Amino acid sequence: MASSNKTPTINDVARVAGVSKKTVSRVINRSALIKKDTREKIEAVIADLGYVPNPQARALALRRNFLLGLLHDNPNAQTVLNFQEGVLDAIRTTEFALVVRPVDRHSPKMLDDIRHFLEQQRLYGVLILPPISENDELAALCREMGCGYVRMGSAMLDDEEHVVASNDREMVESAVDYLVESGHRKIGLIKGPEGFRSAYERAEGFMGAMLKHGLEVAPRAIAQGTYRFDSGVVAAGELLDSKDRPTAIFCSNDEMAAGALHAARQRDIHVPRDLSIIGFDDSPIAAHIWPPLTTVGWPIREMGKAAALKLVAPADEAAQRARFPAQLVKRLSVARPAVEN
Amino acid sequence: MASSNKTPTINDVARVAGVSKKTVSRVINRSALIKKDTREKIEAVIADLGYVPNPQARALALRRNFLLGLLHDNPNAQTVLNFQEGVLDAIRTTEFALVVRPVDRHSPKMLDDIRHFLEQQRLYGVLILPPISENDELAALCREMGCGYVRMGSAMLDDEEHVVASNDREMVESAVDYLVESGHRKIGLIKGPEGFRSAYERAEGFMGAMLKHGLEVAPRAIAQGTYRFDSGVVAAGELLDSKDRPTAIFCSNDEMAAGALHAARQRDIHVPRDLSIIGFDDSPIAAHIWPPLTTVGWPIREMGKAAALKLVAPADEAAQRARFPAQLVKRLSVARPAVEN
DNA sequence: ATCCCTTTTGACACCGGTTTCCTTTTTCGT
DNA sequence: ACGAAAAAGGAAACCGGTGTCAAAAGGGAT
Repeated sequence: MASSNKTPTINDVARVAGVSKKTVSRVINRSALIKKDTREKIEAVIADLGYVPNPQARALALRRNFLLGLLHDNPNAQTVLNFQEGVLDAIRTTEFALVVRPVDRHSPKMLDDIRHFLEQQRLYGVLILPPISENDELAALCREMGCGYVRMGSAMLDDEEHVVASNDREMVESAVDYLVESGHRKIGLIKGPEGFRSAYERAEGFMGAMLKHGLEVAPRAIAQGTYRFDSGVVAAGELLDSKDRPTAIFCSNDEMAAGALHAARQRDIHVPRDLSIIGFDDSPIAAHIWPPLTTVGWPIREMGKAAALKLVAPADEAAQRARFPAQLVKRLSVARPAVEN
Repeated sequence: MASSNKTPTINDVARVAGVSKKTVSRVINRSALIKKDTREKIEAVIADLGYVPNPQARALALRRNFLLGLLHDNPNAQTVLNFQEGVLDAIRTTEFALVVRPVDRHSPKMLDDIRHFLEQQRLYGVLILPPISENDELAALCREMGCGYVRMGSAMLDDEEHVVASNDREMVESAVDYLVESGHRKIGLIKGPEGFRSAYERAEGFMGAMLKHGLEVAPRAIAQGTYRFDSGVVAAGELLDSKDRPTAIFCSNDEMAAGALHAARQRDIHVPRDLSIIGFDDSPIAAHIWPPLTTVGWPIREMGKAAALKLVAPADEAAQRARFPAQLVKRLSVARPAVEN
């Protein structure tokens, strides 16, 4: 017959049910203006035919689509993937889908590329992961193009409806508190790269905490890193080779902390006996190196879910949250320092 | 005016250019049947108005869309992300977009979920990552639904047009060759989980290579793992605590190799002096632990690109490739064993 | 200049939904 | 039982593209 081996359309449903397509449309969209009998009859036909509305046709008629975009340029694969999982938690039972788009932060054409992408795909909204989430021009572009957006970040970069943020600064403070409680006084810092908001927040948090405890931070107790493993090796090397070396190092992410561990090992400095290390991110590597790293973890999956809900169901209670406290994850890379100081 | 602040449509272009929309459509689709003058005039108008075709409308009219799906349930985030990058390499300049869909391999409803996803989104094709790429029912589902698909795997699971595969078996052989060349005779194996094709291939490759070299594999030289870090710790523990312990261990992935390193450290067995370890995957952790792991890496990004091209540009030369040789990455976790054996 | 063939262009229906607006049916008060 | 208001359902247009097919324009050959 006409509708035998093709996927059924709304017309097929209408014909079989003996109603107009508009009535079927009402059923699909849960319109209240429909008699219970009619609704049930049509629902039966829908189930029978295995009808699923065509999202492209819906998108065209509604002048909006059901695609969320994920923009990222992330050094940390696990973060991206966890976030994706969170987004899917939010949209799995809806008709939305998630489109991913890795971007090149270093390309001068980045904004043009993204503009073209948004124009072409006409996304319902985009989710932006750090570090490019910190780019205000990008947010402005989204607004200009009428594209919804939510930025993930380590600070409140924007209005609550456009942000899911951790509280990096406070969390670094509590990490430093923990080191101080453990008896450390000479604490070094490996900073993240210039221009990264998270790096800034973490460094500020560190300085603030040290000040709070009345501890001095010598310039030679601060080293610059790039968030990459190798930079951690180098930066920790500087710290460890300086005279009056620190008994603990706070690293602005786990990769660099792993690098610091590496540098310590090269120098036969035992962690945690002779040196305590704290990382940030609670990435998988933190648990898989020896000693397992004490670090600060954020609820990325939850943040992904909330971010998606902010776009697709802003009224939902879970969509109201903009702040997501991180947590200190205590493992084995911190110990009380030798008594000599 | 009519078209002032809304995004322009094909009608706007047609009106401004003074031609019919069909003619504009021809220009967009690079039809040859069009006079050069007309084409240039229309292209100018398109550029002037900043017109971009609406992909939803195109999808509706063409009865196909421009969405590729990525199905995965992957323990290894970096693999997924690298593959995504590869896919984007292939589609970045096209109108295609990539939709991701993490799935739950352990759910009994997995196939139904995927069916619903495919029905709902009507994807042009899907890319399937291991381990679920090994599920033949899933491939059958794709065929049944007329959805293109390409499976990534560690063996030729399907026809060339539906697969991008590494040659795990051969690569494990060459890893074993390398250990034997380095003087090892007692080599242990940590297997991946039952039911994973890659685990099977790697184990087979191992046994084949040992046979080739005339080396015996005692049952107690084989331990079962799950591809997870913890299982590596346990499995390596068994191997190392057995009498007549191996001087080298081949681990079926890097996570377990990191676990094995862990187990060695707990027992004060020095790697690589007293024990050599080889992993598989060349995941980031391999380079970030100490000692850096000798491992087998596969060109995942290239595979992602080829997989995408198989769907969107099957005639492209790069889309013809189905086999992607992996490579032994020599780092520091393998050494000549102490002479005693 | 005419005719025929090829190239270029346009009119109109259609893809599968939604919206607007109008008609029919039902419900209910009196 | 009657009329009015409310509820339910339908016809036709529309969203922004593409396919079909016929018409118009161009180009030689006669």
